[in-house]
Amino acid sequence: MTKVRTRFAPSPTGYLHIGGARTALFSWLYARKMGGDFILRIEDTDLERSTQASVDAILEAMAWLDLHYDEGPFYQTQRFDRYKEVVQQLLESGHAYYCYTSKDELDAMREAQMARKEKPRYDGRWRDSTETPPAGVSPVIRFKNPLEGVVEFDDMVRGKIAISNTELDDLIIARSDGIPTYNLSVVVDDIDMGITHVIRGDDHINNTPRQINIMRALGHEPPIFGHVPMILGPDGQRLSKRHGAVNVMQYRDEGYTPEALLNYLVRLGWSHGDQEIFSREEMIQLFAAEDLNRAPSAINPDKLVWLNQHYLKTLPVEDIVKQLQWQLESQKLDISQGPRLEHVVMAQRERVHNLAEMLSASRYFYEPITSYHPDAIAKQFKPETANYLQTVQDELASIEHWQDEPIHAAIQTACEKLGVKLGKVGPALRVAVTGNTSSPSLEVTLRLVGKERSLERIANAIKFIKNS
RNA sequence: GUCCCCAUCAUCUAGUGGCCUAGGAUAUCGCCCUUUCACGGCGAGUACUGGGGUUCGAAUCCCCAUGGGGACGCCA
Repeated sequence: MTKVRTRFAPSPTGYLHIGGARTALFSWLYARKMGGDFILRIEDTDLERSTQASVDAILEAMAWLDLHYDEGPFYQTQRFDRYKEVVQQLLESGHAYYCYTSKDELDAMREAQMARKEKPRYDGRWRDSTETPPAGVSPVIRFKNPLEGVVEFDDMVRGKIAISNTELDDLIIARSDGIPTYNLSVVVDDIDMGITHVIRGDDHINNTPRQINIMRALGHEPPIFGHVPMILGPDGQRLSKRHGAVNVMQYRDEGYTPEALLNYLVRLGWSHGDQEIFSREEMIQLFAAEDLNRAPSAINPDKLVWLNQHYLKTLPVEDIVKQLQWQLESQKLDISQGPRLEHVVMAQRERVHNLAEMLSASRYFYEPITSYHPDAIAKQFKPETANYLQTVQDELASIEHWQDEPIHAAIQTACEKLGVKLGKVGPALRVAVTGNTSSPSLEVTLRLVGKERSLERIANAIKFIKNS
C-alpha cells in the first residue's frame, strides 16, 4: 500500500481564515492518522493578489496551531518551468490549443448565454479552428475537455459524484502572459508531489471533474478527493469579516488557546459519538473520514468560549504561562513587582474566559489601585466600613506567615470581634484591596497582593471612606 | 438562469430500518453550593423542513417540492 500524502494548499491573498484552518486540520489529521505525510503548498500563481505578507501570516498561523508539515512550503511561482513543460506536452498531444478570443468577446458570449438561460461557458470556437489567428493578440491556452461521457469520482465524504462532460467547457490552463492557472498547476503539483488524498473545501467540487480530466490527459489516475462543507457565520450566511474573527491569529490576540480552537474546529463537521473534548493525540487516533459531516455548519462563538475555559482550567500551568507571554507584551503589563505568573494562573484559571481576561483581571496584583469601581463605592463603602476595615487590618498586620490559612483565620477573627458576618466585611475588603467587586477568594487575593501592599491599600481605603 | 452539493433542538452534533415517547454538548431558564466573580452539582424547555412512496415497521431507503450553500473568471 502506498503511503498517504495529503496537502494543504492555500493561496496567499490574505490571512489564514478559520475555514482554511479547519481544512488544514482535517488534512493534517488524516495524514497523521494514516502514518502519512502532510505537505504545505503555497498557491501563488495569481501574481496580482499574492503577497509575501500573506505568506508570512499563513505560516505564522500554521505555527501557532502547531500543524506541522513534513514537506514544504512549496511555492508554485518557483515551478513555472515545470508547468510550461506540461502545457507544452498537452499542446503536443492534442489535449490543448491556443484560443484568441478576447475578454470582450467572452463577456458578450456569457451575456448572450445567460439571456438564453443557459449555463455560461466558453463555446469552443478555437478548439478545432483552422482560421488564421488575428494579428497582435496573445492567445491563452485552453484544455480540450472531452465532449461526452461522465466524470465520476468517489468522494471520501460525499460518496459518488458524477458530472457530465457536456457541463464542462474548455478551461484556460495558461494565461495570455504564459502564466499557468490554478487548475493546471494544482494537477501538476498533485501529480509531482505524489498526493494521494486531496481534502479541501466543497467550493472545489465543481473543479474536480476538470482536474480529473486534465490528470487523465496527462496519463495519471486522480487521487482520492474529500470535500468538506464550508463553515458559515453564526447567522447561517457565508462567513465574512462582519462575523467577527475569521482570521486565525485574531483568536490568539483575543486570548484563545490553540488547543481550544483546534478542538472547536475539529467538532465542526466531524464527530466521534458524543465526545466533545479531544486532545491532539485523541483527534489523530479517532479521526476517520466516514465521520465527516456533509452539511455546512455555522460557527458558534459561545461553544468556543466554553472550550477555551475548559483548556484554561485543565492545561498544565506552565503551558498557560507560556501562552500568557504574548498577552503580557500586548497589554504592556510589568509583572516584575508582583506574584509569579504561575500563582496568578492558578488563582484565575477558573474564573476567566480567555488569556487576555486572565491578565486584565489581574492588574491589581502588579499595579497600584488608582480608583475604586463606582458601583463598589456606593454598595460597599459605608460609614461603618472604615471601622470594619481597621479591625481586619489589625488582625492581618499580626500575621507572620502570609499564607492562605492565616489570612483566612485573621479575617474570621476580625468578624468575630466585630460581631458581624463575613458578608459585611468581605466585599468591602475586596474593594479596598482590588478596587473591584470581583476577584479570587479573599485569602488568595490578599496573599498574591502581598502583606505590605494589602495593609497599605486597606489604610488607603479607610482614609478614602473617612474623607467622603 | 444552468449545474453541483446539502437538510435532526437556537447552535455543534449522535443516530446507518425496530434499542428513538430521538441521546450528548453549548447557550437559555430554574434549584443547590457560595465572602464577590466564577467553578461545580442537579433539573427543565427546545428538533427529525413538507408531501408522496417502499416496508409488518421509517429520523434512517426512494421520488418530488421547499429551503440553504456552492460553482459557472486570463481568482484560487
